[in-house]
Amino acid sequence: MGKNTAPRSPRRTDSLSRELIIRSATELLDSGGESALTLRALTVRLSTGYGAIYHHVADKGDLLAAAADDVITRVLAGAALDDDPRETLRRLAVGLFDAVDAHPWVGAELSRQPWRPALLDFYESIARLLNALDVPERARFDAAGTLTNYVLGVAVQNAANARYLADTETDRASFLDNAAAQWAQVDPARYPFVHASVTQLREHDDREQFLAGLDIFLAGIATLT
Amino acid sequence: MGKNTAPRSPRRTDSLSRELIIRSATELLDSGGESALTLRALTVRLSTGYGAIYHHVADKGDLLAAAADDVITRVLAGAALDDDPRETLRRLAVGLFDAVDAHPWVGAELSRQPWRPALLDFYESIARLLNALDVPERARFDAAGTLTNYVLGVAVQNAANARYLADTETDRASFLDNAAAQWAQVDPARYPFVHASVTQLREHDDREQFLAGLDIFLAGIATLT
DNA sequence: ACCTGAACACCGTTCAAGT
DNA sequence: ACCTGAACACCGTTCAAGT
Repeated sequence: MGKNTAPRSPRRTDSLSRELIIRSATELLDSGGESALTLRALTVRLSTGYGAIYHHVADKGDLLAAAADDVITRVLAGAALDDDPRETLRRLAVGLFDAVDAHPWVGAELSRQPWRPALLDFYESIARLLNALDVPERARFDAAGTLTNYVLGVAVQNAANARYLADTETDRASFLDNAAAQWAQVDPARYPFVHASVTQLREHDDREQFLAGLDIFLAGIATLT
Repeated sequence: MGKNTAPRSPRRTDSLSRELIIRSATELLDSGGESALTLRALTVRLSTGYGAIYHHVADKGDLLAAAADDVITRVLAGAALDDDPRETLRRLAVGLFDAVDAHPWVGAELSRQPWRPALLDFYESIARLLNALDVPERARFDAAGTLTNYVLGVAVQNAANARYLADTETDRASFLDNAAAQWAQVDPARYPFVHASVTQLREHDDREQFLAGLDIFLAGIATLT
């Protein structure tokens, strides 16, 4: 009964919980991508059995969704505010973009289930900022929906690129060189515009193009008054 | 040696080919969704062995990509033209949207590999139409990229919804009712805009909102001149 | 060259049995 | 109530062997 008579084993002594499982899953996903999250790997990491995990979590889909919710909630809670609603909106959008870029598996999960409760805050913020930008009420639903769709859609696609790059272990520069080389090879007579875009393709920055697109949408929304 | 002495067996007599395999895969995907495409199911349908398939196709990813390319190529080839570039652009965009809606697995594949050669024609058309709309050359790359991202992004997300609805066997109406009920339950003080959007959420049409977003984008583009 | 299909190395999930 | 881990029903992929 005396405390510390035996040396503490390095093994985790606190009991299993849903939170702990989700945190471990997130760590596996962040370090090794989607394929790193297997139930087997989880049991090893948590030194437990399959049933213990299934006791706290419905199935693998539940686990992935909960992990993605966590990431999204965290990034939205930390989004910086600004006096200028336009600037706040840009920061919010780029915050989500960066988070999905840093955790590409979140992008895959978002494309599996585009509407998660964690995104309610995002939609609410967008709508509020559009209101501050004097978007008339009649147009707000479509404008907020479109903006949300744009941000999520591009973030998800960008994450797909990030996953692809991580999988093939090629860096972004050579990937773009490769793509540009392919674009350069197409028939200039049939694809004049593709051909003309080769240089920009090689030099462009996805994040900046994302922001450029956001500005186009905001300019379009400004005409809705 | 006489012809037709024995009755033709119902079994396929022509030899296996990559095209035939891809066509069969597409049929499996269209009728049963992504989970219906297994190598096992393919061998049964083609009454052949695993090795025969792997002789014509690198792996399952290759197969999925080729099947998706086929669908995209087909829809782009059949896209209707119009004298008005704005109208042509809308038809092109909605054509891709509808195709991905009809074949949701194409959406999943697009979100796995956002840039496929089959989309070169799409990008080229977009860029040409933006040129016809007097978008200055300097802005064209970002504008065409953003538009492509928007169309693909929303189509992919919409396909995710379609897959979700198909999986859970709930219809769209009750799905939206359910979502609207959830939105209605959120704290109106904390989420005033979400709360105010409940009715529109229940009544909105994804395809029309997609087009509304497209028009917002086009209005934004017009300010770039 | 093209095909066969048993075998392999994985998955996610279940469940009788333990504490 | 919570956990264990062998067992099950699947996957995609390989490969020695056939024609």
